[in-house]
Amino acid sequence: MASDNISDSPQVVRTGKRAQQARETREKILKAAVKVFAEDGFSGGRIDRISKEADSNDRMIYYYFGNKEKLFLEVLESIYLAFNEAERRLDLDLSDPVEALKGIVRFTFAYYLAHPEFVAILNDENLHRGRHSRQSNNIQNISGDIQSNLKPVFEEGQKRGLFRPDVSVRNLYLTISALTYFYCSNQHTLTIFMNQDFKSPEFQSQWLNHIIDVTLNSVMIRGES
Amino acid sequence: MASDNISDSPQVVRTGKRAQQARETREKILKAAVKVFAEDGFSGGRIDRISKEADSNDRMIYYYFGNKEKLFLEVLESIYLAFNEAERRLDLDLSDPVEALKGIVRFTFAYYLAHPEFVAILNDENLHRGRHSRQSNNIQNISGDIQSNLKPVFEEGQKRGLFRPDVSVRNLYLTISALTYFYCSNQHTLTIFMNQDFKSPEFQSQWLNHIIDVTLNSVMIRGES
Amino acid sequence: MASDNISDSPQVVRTGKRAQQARETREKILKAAVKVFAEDGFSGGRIDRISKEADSNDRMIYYYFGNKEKLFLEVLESIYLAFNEAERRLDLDLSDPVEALKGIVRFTFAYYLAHPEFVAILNDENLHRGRHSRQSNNIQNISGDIQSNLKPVFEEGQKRGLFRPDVSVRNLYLTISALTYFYCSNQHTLTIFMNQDFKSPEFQSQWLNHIIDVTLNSVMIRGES
Amino acid sequence: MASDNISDSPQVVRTGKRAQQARETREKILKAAVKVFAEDGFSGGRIDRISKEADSNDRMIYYYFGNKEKLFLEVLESIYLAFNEAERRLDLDLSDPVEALKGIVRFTFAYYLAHPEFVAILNDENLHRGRHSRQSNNIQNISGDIQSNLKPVFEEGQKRGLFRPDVSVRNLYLTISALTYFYCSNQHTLTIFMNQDFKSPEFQSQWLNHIIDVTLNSVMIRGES
DNA sequence: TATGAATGAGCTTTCATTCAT
DNA sequence: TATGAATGAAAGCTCATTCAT
Repeated sequence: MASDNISDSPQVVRTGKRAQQARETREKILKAAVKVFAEDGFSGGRIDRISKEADSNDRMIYYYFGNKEKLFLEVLESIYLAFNEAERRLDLDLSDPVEALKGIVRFTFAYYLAHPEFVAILNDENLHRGRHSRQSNNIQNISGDIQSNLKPVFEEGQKRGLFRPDVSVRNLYLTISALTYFYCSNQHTLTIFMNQDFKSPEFQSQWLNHIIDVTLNSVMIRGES
Repeated sequence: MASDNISDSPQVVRTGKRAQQARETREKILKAAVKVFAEDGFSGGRIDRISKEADSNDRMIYYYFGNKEKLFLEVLESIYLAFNEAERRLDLDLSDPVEALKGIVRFTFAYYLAHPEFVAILNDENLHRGRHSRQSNNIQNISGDIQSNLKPVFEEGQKRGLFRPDVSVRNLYLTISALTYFYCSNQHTLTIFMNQDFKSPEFQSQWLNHIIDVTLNSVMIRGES
Repeated sequence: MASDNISDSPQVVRTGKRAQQARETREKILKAAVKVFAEDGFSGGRIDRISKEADSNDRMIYYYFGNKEKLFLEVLESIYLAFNEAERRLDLDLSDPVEALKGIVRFTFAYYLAHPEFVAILNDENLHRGRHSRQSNNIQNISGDIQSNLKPVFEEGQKRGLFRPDVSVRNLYLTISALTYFYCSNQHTLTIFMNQDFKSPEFQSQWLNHIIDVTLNSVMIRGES
Repeated sequence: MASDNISDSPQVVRTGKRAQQARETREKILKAAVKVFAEDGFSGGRIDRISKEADSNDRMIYYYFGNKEKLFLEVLESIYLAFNEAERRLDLDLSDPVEALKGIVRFTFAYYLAHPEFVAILNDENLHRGRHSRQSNNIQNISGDIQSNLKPVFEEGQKRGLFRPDVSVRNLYLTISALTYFYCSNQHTLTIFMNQDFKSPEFQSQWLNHIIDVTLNSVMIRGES
């Protein structure tokens, strides 16, 4: 009992409160950084805009993250992690590989549409030739199993004689990624050059139908579908 | 004669020479700007790095281009133009639509591979939500006929009953773009996350085969190919 | 007995322990501050380097010393005090004034060599025109009797007709100080400019011999030595 | 004639004017830097105080000197150079070595008194363990012949049997330096601790007499003076 | 007593840009 | 046409210091 009191002692509680607040501050900064870096890239993203957006001050960014580069690294980690978690939440029915595959395409496209910051930051990271990702061991671990959703589905489909045995999971993965990602990443220039509103739900949905069709046609055994 | 000489006077000659030199200086700066903006983006690209790279000096950039923004605009124009010109040089045999379509895929992929600066700058422009492209009338004109190669080929194939009538040129265009562009634009993060060297000729060529397959499967009428 | 125990109660004991710990923390900080200020000067010395060097944290410095300025003041006091104490430990034989004088030269030189932090901090204090020393009454008291060792020795030598009556203790004191201090305080630039290693024991010992010679020659009555 | 005009052409003249102004700006900054670094040291010296003192702006310091460190290096070089030049202007009469030696002591003391910035900056450089001087080849060249004034005088005196053959020029040089430099470099703490105004002309002059006496006694052959 | 969290002012440095010739 | 010199604004970052528990 007494020991209970001690474990609930003001000191511990106090520490808890402060630590909680601190975690929140850190989180607010990280969130603001995601937003700002997504909008302006690493070079264009301003420390003081981030701190203002986070209702904090410049100094805290250095307190929690060291410098701009390290902050960007954590931003990268956090968006990869969020993507992974979303993927993990995808519940696929392996008993219907075709439908499951469609589900993956739908999910991927929806995720990119809903997370322009993911696309923007990934683009910026590629502009810098993956410089930050290469630095971080965390990042390489985070995305270790990039094909973990697709692989069982595709292999199950192959086993059942639905999907072509001569297509690799890797190429299928890249195909789906390309068809979904490109639409989002290049929407602004495409909107201008094709005079077509890539943000309109109608256009998005017809594109989704198209890429599901493309994807299936690329793996289905002829005469099966 | 003497008066002829005068009309060919040093001044005029000099002007001619100078104009030539001027054009060269301008060209050198533009080329350097393409390089620097491709490497560091608009925000990260430094005026003085460009002028050094061009063996010129900062002041000349302002003399010829006004400011950084306008310089970037010209850079955009120049890379779009170069792409268009390359496309125009493509000589397609309409009498064999399937082969012609393959040729377009090959060309597009090869162009992106050979012109990382095109991909990088387009990415950066998308990061900035097409801000610069939207400003320039030139740019919109340049890329007015973005599907000019593909359209006749595809329509010829449809006419001949080779290609599906329910696929739009637009979607086909986007499909090819996505499959070729994504490989290049995201190669750095993909290289890290998939532990696969996207620069290796072998991997590139197997990907090319794959996307030709995907493209054809997406348009060919079943049982025809 | 029991009450005795109470007066020796945990609280008191704890206080005693804590007070002891507190004194130790304070001492560790002071020691670290001496080191850091000696290496980087007042302006260059960083609070957080001091706290890290002391295995403590910034806040403690403010708790114990108020601010950077006051900490520096205590540092000054502590090094003056240490010098004074070392001087006081010098046991001179007044019956042999010449030997005693030599002893003072030896001691002074040895002290500066062994205490580069003393020299460095004194230099820094002079850079700031004695700003801190002037503020502190303590400091002026500490070094009230700066010539307390030298005076009796020199006066004894004068009384015995060994030392010139026309030389002042003050000038003799400054002479010894100059000859010993300068060697240490300027050793780094001298090492560079004279291409001579001022840290080498041989060079130090020949210099000691030289300055003993110079000192004696400056006070001995001609024909006496 | 025509060619004369060309060499006097506006272009050259114009360039000349601007270049002249530029040199002046640079010089003003350097002078201001000497002052500020002398007063506050390297760490304490503020870039913006220097630029204000120079009636210029921060940016120009970076334009002309690169960064604070390099500016300090040039400051060091400039004060060493000034000292060397002053030394070179000293016209010594070798036919009277004793008087010449006195002249050197007088000059050295007078120089340090007149140039507190030299003493202060040298002190600061020693605080940083000669870090900057070691970096610069220029500096090592500048002060290559640090004993060039003293050497001929002393050797002439030795040749004539006036000066002791067992004293090295090097030690004599250090002796004079120590006796003159210390007075200046440590005047602020000494003024406080000895309760003696080291700035007063009387005290300075009695010290000069004393150190001339000390110096001569350290080299004169007994019975000669 | 001790310590993480927070802060504002100010530091060095860089940037795009303009001036003057 | 070309170029060194100059500039103000703002960038990233560090500093000594204080708050809150």
